[in-house]
Amino acid sequence: MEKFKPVLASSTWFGALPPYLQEAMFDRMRLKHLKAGQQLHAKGEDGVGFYGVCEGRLRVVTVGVDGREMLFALLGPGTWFGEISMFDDLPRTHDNFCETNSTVAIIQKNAFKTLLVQYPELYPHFTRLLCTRVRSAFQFIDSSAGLSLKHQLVKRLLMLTTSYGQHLPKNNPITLTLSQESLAQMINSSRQTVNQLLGELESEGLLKRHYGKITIPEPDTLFSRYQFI
Amino acid sequence: MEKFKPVLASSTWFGALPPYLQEAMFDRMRLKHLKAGQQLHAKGEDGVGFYGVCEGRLRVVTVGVDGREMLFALLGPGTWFGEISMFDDLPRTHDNFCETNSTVAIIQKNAFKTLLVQYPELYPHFTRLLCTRVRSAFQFIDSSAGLSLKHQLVKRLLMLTTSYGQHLPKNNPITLTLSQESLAQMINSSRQTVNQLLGELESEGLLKRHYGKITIPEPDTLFSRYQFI
DNA sequence: TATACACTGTCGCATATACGACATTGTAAG
DNA sequence: CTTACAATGTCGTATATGCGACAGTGTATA
Repeated sequence: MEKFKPVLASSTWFGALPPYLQEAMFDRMRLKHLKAGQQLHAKGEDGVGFYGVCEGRLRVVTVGVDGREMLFALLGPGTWFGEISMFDDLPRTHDNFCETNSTVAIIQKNAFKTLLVQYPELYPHFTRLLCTRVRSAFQFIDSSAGLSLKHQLVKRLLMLTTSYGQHLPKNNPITLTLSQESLAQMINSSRQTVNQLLGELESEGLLKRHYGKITIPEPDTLFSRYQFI
Repeated sequence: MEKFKPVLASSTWFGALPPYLQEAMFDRMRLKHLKAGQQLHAKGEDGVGFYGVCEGRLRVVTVGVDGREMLFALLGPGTWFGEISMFDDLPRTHDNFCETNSTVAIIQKNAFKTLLVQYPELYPHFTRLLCTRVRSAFQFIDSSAGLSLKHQLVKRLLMLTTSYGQHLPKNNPITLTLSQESLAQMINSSRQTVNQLLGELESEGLLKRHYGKITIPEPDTLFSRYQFI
């Protein structure tokens, strides 16, 4: 457990908690190890806890009525999630799978509730977390609505650069590890079209395609080129 | 003010507050009258308050990078909104215009913050409200992703029937007052296509088109026909 | 090294949908 | 009643995108 504390605290949200609250939460965590492909929870299930990613990567997925999977988010180390069902006692909103072998820290629902009773000063921190959820959902909506696929793609790439390289110096080259297939699922498009669009962006000199990876030499350039118009 | 209390309390969220907290909030509200077309707030502005709709109708709108307006939500009497910026002190997420002459109740930001200090037991209620925001945003994403336009359209119609006729007996006929143009903006489509799709639904006997209105005789039938597949 | 497999690059066709154009119909105001 | 205007109904055309197909390429494993 001890070795994951720095990772868990690297989250902007968790890092803003005063140390004694961080410790209070650490005290109530258990570790859970998961194999690649294993499901952490399913849409519609009762939520059993609040999670933090220690290592590995999780896929948050929605299955549409037509059976197609849509990739909603990729959760890397330092990401906290699962608080919605803790507060409203309603079922989970998404399916959640491990992309790789992973370790998560979990605070069980009971422990979570007693923690809030014991430390009501946690509330403002959780409203803060919920606000970031709402805002990122809104951003997601903005970027998937009324934009050309190419713009959606660029927006998604930029979202990925910021959520991964959390503490990166500005405008440094960044390499994203994900397949074109995954990217396509994120913007509800097809692999072929994504490949096509990445090709255009590559010939504009804005990125490079590799096997299972994409390199963006200057994120800011990509940003300024496509944020407007 | 007194005459709007029942409307404001008809909200599922507000109605769940214990009476003394409802009164505490009423005590801190001012009324604001707005003309049709007037803007209540703009995306990017600092949030000055938390609002409840007393009468009229407001349009929550996003302007995409291409300049197209997307209609995000229609807020009718009894709807509360604007709490996000109260909790995270970040700018408003959307533009907000009056569709008709309207009256809103407003709790100014300062009053809102002191209210929370005075009554910290409000926090669980606001986390509940924030959770509904997140969930409806997720639902919005689900319904605009990977579905055919026809399915998106039906989903949106069903969302409108539930958010308007809040306390309606189940499966009663309902008439929605909005133009095909507005509907089109909600699903990022064109008026012509929406007209076409509504025509198909009409010939399936699931609804009737009128001038500026749509009548759904049996919402449940529409639901069961299009929720799956 | 050999083999299997996942990912990528690219073609062509089918289809959904945006959009301009124009006629028609409902509604409000003088 | 008349006029203006907003909303609807319906064409045809252009375009974006999904998707099957298949070859090429990188990576892991025996």
